Amino acid sequence: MKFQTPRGTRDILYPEVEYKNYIFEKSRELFKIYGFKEIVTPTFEQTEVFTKGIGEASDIVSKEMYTFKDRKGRSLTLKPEGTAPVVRSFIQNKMYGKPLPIKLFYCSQMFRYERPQAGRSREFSQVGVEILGTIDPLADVEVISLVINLYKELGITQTKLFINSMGCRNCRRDYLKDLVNFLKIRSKKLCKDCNFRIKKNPLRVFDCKNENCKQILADSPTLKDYICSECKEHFEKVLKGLKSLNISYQLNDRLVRGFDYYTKTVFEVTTPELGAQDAICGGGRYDYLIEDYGGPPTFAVGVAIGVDRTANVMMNMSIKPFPEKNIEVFIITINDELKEKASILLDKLRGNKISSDMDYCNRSLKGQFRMADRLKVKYVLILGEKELADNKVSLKEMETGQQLHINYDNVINYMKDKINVR
RNA sequence: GUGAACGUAGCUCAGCUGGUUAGAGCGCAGGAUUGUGGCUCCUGAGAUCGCGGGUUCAAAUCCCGUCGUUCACCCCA
Repeated sequence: MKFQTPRGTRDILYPEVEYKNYIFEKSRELFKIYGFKEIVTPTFEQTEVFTKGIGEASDIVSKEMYTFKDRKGRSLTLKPEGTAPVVRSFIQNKMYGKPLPIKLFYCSQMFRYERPQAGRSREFSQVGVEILGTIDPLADVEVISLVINLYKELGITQTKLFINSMGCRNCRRDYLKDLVNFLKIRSKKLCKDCNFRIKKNPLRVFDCKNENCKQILADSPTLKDYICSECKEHFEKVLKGLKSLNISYQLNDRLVRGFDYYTKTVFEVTTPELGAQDAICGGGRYDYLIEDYGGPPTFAVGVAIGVDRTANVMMNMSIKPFPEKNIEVFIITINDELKEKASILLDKLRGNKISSDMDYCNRSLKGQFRMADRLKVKYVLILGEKELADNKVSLKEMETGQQLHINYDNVINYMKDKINVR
């Protein structure tokens, strides 16, 4: 019987895991500088936490969730995104009673039952931030500048920021009415998918890749023209704020994000380093979500950053995360009887924070040296009968090939000096 | 959920239109150097040819199914 990871999941091995850790570390660091506090929400939630906010009609809820029943028959779902759980927690823990805004960040695995593809798997990591309790456009600006700065910090500079305003419920109501009328008149010319979208979620027609549909949609009413004065003013302030921080952006009034909870500002950052799945983060404002979840009316804005995709960008760009750390000392024994002695010495070295290792595969002397070479160690300690008879060990410096005897009792201090000097 | 390509040693691949014991390079282990790595040379280990079924005298090769991978669509990080 051979086991393997379930479809769309994988083992993250060294050195890729180092990229992930690096991104987590840098994100945490930066988020804290911006005044965010970490929150860890459960891996699974009551299914309604997601269905209500993301939208029953959305792709994620309708076909991409890992939903299961527990032994008491409760419907639970592995989290497909981070915002809904944070909102649930905000309300459950009555954070609205604290001085606002509340600034939270998370680093977590997400799960979506999707067809795997480059840059998309069924389990993936996201880091994200949420600012709850303010409608200030500068909060939107902060979130966006935060991700831009994070990418800069990680060495990713070739990014493109797309931004749009989805308006509030008032302006969207009028717009949707006119858009649906526009689409219905042309429904015969539109593709099957688009006709389905008209009923399901008309805004989704703008995602259509069909050239014919694209052409028809070029003349469609745009949300931009329906935006109420309040939303318009808000959006302009966001753009102004971005400009003042020298963040370049591209307006894209076709940008519609996949969660129904978004209002006003929505944005997405893409990179030319990836394939078809080129968005490395996405976010926006969700001013009704908290209220809809039974909390007090609270405005909020947030972003989610794809860690795996970001790691891929770094790898494609040959950006190194942490400097490579090799073992410092490798212990070699002339014969197997000395292995136990080596193990004692090894324990002492490690006790003194000197990273070290030895062979456990009964390799020949030559094999042990090859091993040491492969591990790129600087020093090899050789335990041999000749040396030990005089209470000594041999120390070989691998780069130069130079070898000398040192007192067994002195080994630790000698090695400590050697390594600290470097 | 839709479409396409692919699945042969640890890795990268060869194996033409079915025909004996399935190969190479790299890697791994040992040796040449009876106590010394990186170069070279020699030797060796390692493959139920993804899995199941079918066609055939004969299947890694053809057919069907299945699982998986990859890429794209949908959608999204």
